[in-house]
Amino acid sequence: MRRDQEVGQLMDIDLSLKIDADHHEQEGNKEGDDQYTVEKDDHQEERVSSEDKEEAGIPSSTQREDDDLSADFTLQYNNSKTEEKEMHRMKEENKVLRKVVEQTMKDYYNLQMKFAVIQQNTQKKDPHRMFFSLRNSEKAAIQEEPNWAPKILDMNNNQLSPPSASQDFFKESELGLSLRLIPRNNELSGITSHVAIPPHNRKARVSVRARCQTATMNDGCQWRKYGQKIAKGNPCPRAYYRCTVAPGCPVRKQVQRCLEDMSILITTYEGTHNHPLPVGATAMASTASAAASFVLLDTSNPLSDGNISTFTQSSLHYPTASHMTNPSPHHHLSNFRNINPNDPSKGIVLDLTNNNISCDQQSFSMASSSH
DNA sequence: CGGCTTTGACCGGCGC
DNA sequence: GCGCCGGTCAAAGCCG
Repeated sequence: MRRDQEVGQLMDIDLSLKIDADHHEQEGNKEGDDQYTVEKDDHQEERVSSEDKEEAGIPSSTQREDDDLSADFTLQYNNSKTEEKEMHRMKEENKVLRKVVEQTMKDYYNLQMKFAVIQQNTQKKDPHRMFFSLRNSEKAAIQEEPNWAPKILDMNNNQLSPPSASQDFFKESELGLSLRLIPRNNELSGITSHVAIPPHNRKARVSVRARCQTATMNDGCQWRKYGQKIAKGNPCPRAYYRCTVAPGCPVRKQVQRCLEDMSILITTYEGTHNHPLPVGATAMASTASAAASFVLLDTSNPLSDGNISTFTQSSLHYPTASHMTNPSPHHHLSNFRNINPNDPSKGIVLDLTNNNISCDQQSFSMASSSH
């Protein structure tokens, strides 16, 4: 029992050290190993002392006492063996836990890095766009980190190479939910999301691309079709829907097949619901809101309203709701105004297949919408 | 009969 | 000013 407590303490120490700093890990291991060795030495010492007794010719009281003593020593020896095994098992468990924590830390740092890269790249390309950005404190931390510059360059070359996490970053996360870069040509296997966060008095807009055989995605809301047009540049007709869940709800959506891939359905949502979302839509919305919750609006941007709730409620509700009931796991979100939704070469890919969220390096881009 | 889809007409923004 | 284009309206038809 006491030994179990000691082991528990060791594991706690190891984990906390791992979180605080990597270079403490070896010390923690060393400490654990030392403890392990000491205990083994104690057992050996015990055995040696009993053998010494026999070699020293200490007279045994009776044969039965010898048998009892022998059995006692055997029991103690077996107990120590069991404890050694238990110790070993816990050490292995500790290693696994350390790996999980390490992976989490790597993912966190990579996310920070990626969004810093995204912000820098997109601001250079189009100064009129707003982009997701890290909080000011996080940006400051990134700017203070000298290794950020080369990371950004590597990102531009599609070669993410932070000091220690780059390769693991591309692997599937053991935690199930991870962000990883995927090649552009795989983009259609995921969700591309461009979320428009309009300034005041403008409607939020977001579009979703999804592999879908049906005419429209089932996104948990009720829609009424009020028009259809053939837009220039795409022979596929564009359908216009209005939300009918509640009277007077201003939300509308446009549905159109992607020109490059007819199996992809592009759904663009606009406006904010004036009613609670249906159960299915709400549950799914929370999933994607969580996926995007690590980004915040840059309040220093004059085009931003600085209100995170605008982002989560008016923008992500709709694409996420669609994930709930759509049989296809592949969705794309793209900004409708500033980015051609038919262009699959742009945008973040959130791949919800296999419980992973993946994104390509093109970023969540938030553009001011003219509506 | 109510709700929904279809479809041609209409309107406003934008570029030339 | 004119034409193009995207978006919306509304009448007609369909369907359960």
